[in-house]
Order: sequence, then structure tokens, then C-alpha cells
Amino acid sequence: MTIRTRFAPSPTGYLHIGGLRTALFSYLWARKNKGSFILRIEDTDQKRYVKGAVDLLIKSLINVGLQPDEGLVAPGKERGKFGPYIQSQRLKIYQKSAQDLIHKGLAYYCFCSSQRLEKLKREQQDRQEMPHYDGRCRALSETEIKKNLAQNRSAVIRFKIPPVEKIVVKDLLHGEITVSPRDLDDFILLKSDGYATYHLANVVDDVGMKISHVIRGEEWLPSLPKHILLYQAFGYKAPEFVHLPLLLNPDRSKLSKRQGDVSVEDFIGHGYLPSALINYVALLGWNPGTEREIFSLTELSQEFSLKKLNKASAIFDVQKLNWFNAEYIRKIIKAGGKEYADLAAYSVRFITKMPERAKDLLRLFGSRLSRLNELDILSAWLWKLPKYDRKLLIFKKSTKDKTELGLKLALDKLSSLDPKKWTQDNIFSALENIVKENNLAPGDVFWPVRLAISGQEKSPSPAEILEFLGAEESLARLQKALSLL
RNA sequence: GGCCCCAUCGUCUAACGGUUAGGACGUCAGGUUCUCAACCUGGCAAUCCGGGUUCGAUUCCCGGUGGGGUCACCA
Repeated sequence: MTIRTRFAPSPTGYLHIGGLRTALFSYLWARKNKGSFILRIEDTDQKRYVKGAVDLLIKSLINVGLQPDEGLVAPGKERGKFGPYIQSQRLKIYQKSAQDLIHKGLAYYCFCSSQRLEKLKREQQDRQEMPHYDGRCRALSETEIKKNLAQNRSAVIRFKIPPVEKIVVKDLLHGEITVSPRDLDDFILLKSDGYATYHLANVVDDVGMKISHVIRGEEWLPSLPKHILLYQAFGYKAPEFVHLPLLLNPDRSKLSKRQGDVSVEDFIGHGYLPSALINYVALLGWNPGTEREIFSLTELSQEFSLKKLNKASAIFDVQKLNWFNAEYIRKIIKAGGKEYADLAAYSVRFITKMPERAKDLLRLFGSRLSRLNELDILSAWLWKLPKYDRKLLIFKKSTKDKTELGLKLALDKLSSLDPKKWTQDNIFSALENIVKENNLAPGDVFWPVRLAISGQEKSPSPAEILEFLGAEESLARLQKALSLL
């Protein structure tokens, strides 16, 4: 069997991190089985239409590496023979499907006004009953329906929940689930504006697009019976279903804005690497069966398996994401080469001062940041030496005299260093020699030098900073420190 | 409230019915060091509760509790 999965978001403005995980697992399952990953847009609610959201969604997916094989494969570009892949362009298909069900006697027109429905709901709630449609229009006669239609009365098409004993549905993750039709409403298939509801569009499209596995969020589990009933009503074979556990806020509520970032764009914009984000999210509800944690998207594609999915919902923990991101940054810098160059080029967008020195900045601060957007704040003192308390120049285990000596010797020695040899290694041995030759402690030299050139109590090591600053600026800063003492 | 799903350290998770219940993040302590990171070593920390089944339950069954989801002409 050809594996065909799909990600079918509604374009409400941004790609939610929960959506990312759903998309990722769908993508991985397709890759794992050499199948196809399809991107379809579910925009059957005109009220919720957000301009530009579709393109943003596609870009976000592609940005993190989840390139669709079919459907919306790029902004404004469709590929595949089962299109269109935007539901608002498939209205006729849904309308015909709904009509088919009416002809089969499995669906019916409903002319109930929203006021009546509203009132019905209120009354039911007052009586402590579960709100549900009372099925009034089920009983409409053929002539009444014709009359209403002729008068152009506002109508929806409802599905007729069949009078079966029980409905058994199957989910690959949760197993068999049995529900009673009494708990199901005669739900709406086609709205009065001619658009399909999710339930109809979803089923019609998943069949039409030959989807083999529907991988979606657990919030859809309660409506799975409706969907199964629909497949049966149409006479279609239903695809396999996997309902993924939800992602939660630290307080266990459904993952939402206001408790921090939830959109992929936000995370990327704040300096999280797509690869780290993907890696972290993949491990939320899935594990490789080993203790390995670092995986590229390609490696995930090979390792992924539905069997190792977890059933319990997971809290989205930014701390661990930070660790993944930091780990990726450190590894890339350590690896060097093209990866490092690419990261530097990528980092440029987070650097306001001297972006051309991105590579150096990464080397300097790479091990002490978890997000690339910290680069700017972390490096601020490089561009402008801040005012600092001169007392800080003296290391806690040192004295004023030793500090002055250390600084002076450092200034002398570095002044005489050939600017062509102004490298970290040479600078380090110069400073180290001062310590050795004058019977000083490292703290008598390294500490005041570091403070003099950075104004910081915490910073990268002196030689690294000095190399970055260059001879001229470095010597000026040392000079200044001496004058302060 | 009805229905549905779920339940191992604070968090993500591992454990053919037999393990000192493992790993990772975080945290704490120590090492390294001029500082901070990084790095290395170690510590603290969990099977929701109650019944069964079994020689033996984290694991299987039932009940409870807790958490979540869902009950729209939204997806």
C-alpha cells in the first residue's frame, strides 16, 4: 500500500507548534514509507479567513524542512492530480457529495433558524440537558422541503445519525473505541452559505486524495465516530487514524499563546534553529527506542515508527528546547566548515552591529547562548566599552600593586607584539609568560586584562576578546584601565 | 454535566509480568579555571489511590481520583 499522509491546517494566521508536531509526524510517516506528504488547506470558514495566512503556513513548513510532496508545495503553487488542494475551491465536490447522501436518504435539509437553534440550546441547558439538535427537520415531507427550497429559505444539510446499536471506531494509537449513536447529533454537512463543514470536507477530501493515514491532533478523537459514519454512508473505505496526544502549557492547559511563544515563526524569529525545534518536537510523544536524543530530520525519517508513539499528552518545556538549541549551536561551531559558515550566515539576521563578524561572535559566545537573538546583548560591550567600577579591576585574590604590574606588563608586551601576529594563541602565550616570568598569579594578569577590555565580570577569555578587538582598540582599553587605577 | 482519551522523577521519557525502576532536561554539590559558559564526576528526585489475576504486578483487569479533550452553520 502506498502511504499518503496529509497536513490539513486551517489558515488562521500562523503555524502553531502543535500543528508543527502533527505535520512533522505525518511527514515522517510518509518519508519512512517512501510515501507522499500532502499539504491541503482547510479554509471552509469564510469568517476566519486571514489574508496571507496560507502562504505564511507554507513558508513556515518549508522553512523547517517539511517540504510537501503534493498539494501546496510552495506559495501559490500546487502539484498533484487530486487537486485543487484548497477546500474553498472544492465547493462543488462537497455539494455533490451532500446531495448524494440526501438521495440515499442518509442526510436531509434543515431549515431551522439560528434563533430557533439558539433557543433550543438555552432550554436544554436550563433543563441541565446536553445541547443537541432535536431532529425536527428530519420529519419534513417532500412537499414541505420543495416549498422551502422554492422560497429560497436558508437551509443546511444535516447528516442523519443511523439508528445503530453502537459505533466502533479504530485508532492505531488508541485501539478500538465504542460510542453510542445517542451521543451524536445530526451534525451539519453543508452550511447555508454553501460551504462544507470540516466533517464533510475532511472525509470527502481524504478519500478523494487517497490518504492512507490521517494523523491529527487528539482534539479530533471525539468526532472520529462521525467521520467513520460518513465513510460508511458514502460507501468508502476509511483510512487509518492516528490521534496524537496534545501539547500542553506548563500548567497543563492546552498549549496556547500568552504563556509564551506558540507559533513556529516566533520561535524561529527568536533564534531557535529549525533543526533544533524539529528535534525537540519529534521527541514530544515519540521516542526512538534508544537513549539517543539528537536526530536530524533525515535521521528521524529513517527511525520514525508509529509503534513508539506515546499516548499521554506532553508539556511543552522551553528549558529542554533551549538545551537542544544550545546543543545544536555548540555542535555546529565545533564541527566548523560549511555548517559553521552557514550558521554564521544565518545568524546575521540577529546581529545589528557588524553582522559581517557573525562568525567571530559565534565563536566567542556560542557556548553561552541558547538562542541566537541573545547574540546582540551578549556582545554589546565589544562595540562600546561600558563604564565600570575601577575596583573591579583587582581580582579578589590579588592586590592593587600586583594588578597594576600585571596590566602594565600586559600593555607593554602586547604593544610590542607584531600586529600581524595578533592572534589568540600568541596573545595567550604572551600573557602566560608575564605570569611565569614575574612570579604572578594568573588572576593578577588575566583578570584585570579581561576586565579592562570588556568591563565585564563574566566574559569569554581575554585572549579571545583581544583577538576580536584587534591591537589598536585593545591597547586603548588597556591604557584606559591603567589610568583608572 | 454527558461522552471520549490519558496517568513512571518538577519536565520529556525507557523498562518480553521478575531491573538496585534506566536515560535526558532542569536542579544541587564537586572538579577544571582569571570570570562566566562549555566540559567531566557525583547527589536529590517517580511507578496517583484501592481492589483483584498471578509465585511475582510500573506492566493485565475492575473501580476511584486526577488531568485533558469534546459537545457550533470553527477547524
